[in-house]
Amino acid sequence: MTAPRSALRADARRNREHLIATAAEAFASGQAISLDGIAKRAGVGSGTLYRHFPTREDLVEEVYRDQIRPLRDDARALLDAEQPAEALHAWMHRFAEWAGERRGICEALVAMSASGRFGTGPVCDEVQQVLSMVLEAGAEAGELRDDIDPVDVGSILASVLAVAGAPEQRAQLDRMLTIVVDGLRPRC
Amino acid sequence: MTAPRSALRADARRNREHLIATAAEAFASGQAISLDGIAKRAGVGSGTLYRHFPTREDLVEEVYRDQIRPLRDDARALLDAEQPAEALHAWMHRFAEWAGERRGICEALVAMSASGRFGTGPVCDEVQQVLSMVLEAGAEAGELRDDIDPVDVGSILASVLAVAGAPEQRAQLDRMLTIVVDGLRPRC
DNA sequence: ACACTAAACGGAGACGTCCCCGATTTGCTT
DNA sequence: AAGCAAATCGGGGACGTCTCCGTTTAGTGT
Repeated sequence: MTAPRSALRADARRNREHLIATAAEAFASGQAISLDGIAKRAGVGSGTLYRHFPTREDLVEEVYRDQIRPLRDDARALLDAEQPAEALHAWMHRFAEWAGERRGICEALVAMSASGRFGTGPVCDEVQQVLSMVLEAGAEAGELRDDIDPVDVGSILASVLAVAGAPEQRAQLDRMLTIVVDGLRPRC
Repeated sequence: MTAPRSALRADARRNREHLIATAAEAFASGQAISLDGIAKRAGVGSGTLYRHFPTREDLVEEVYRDQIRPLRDDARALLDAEQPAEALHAWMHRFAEWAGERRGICEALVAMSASGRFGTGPVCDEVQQVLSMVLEAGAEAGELRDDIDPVDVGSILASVLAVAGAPEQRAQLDRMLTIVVDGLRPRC
């Protein structure tokens, strides 16, 4: 009955998932690791890796696809507990912390922004949706402008993190995020 | 009498300057060019290049050391002609244009910010000084906050340019810079 | 069960970046 | 003019990215 089979052959799917798992482990270890190294660890050729994930960002996004889910719940909780602008600020900090523990994610977001692909890919997309939600709440409350593109905010967030994402730059990052959030408020 | 020797041997100085000139030419051509390629073009070994400029940023900063001077005059002119906040916004656009024509400068500024060296090196330093001047004028006029660290603003500027510095992203960059400048105004 | 085809694999290799080292050259100093 | 320390030369090598193409394999029809 020609089942509704997946577009991927079984071995391809297996390799793909094994690559993601291996990459997740490698990234989590904190060590810098080459893509070829990940392929080797996963026991596949580098050609296989690049066929599944043409760019480094594609792989990174897949690795963190599941891990980012909780951040959306965080956003909802923050919106319930605080004023929207403050919730946005707090969520950005959460995201900074989340990203700080995950090698490569900021660089990937920056690369996607720079090539106009922000919002493509699981992580980007989630971030964009969260920002949309919070910005909208802020606009309704009159605390944030209503003419802001979430993509712009996401791009700024990613770029600022790329520059000051290290734990020892927390204070600087805090000041920079304050500037950004204040810039989203309506002019008086 | 152990003469007041220059720190550099004459041939070393010559090579250094020749490398800068060659790099300036190569960068100006718009082509992507490898550091090894620059060394080859300059007719020196790559070892010589790396001895003079341990990192790519060191070379980039030297190449643009003279070219950035006019931007300071621009800042003064803008301050004379407009309100400080508007002058800041306009100057950032000038800088974006300036940087857009010069390969590698944004990446270098980002790298220096990320490693806490913003303000080191000729270009960084000039940017920081200009920002100081404009921020101070804005604070006096009451148009900008008086508690802003120029390094933070420079870092944001560099990071935003790294993400949206391409000519075809002008519109997005414009929106992002507006957010940043607005974030520097006092809360009402 | 078997053969066939398209999909997927794998790893060698081209290319670029950057570092390093030992032999050689340069140009001060006397 | 000779000695000597500083600096150069230039290529080899380690590492990373990414592509190409001959070979293998899964899944289909018979």
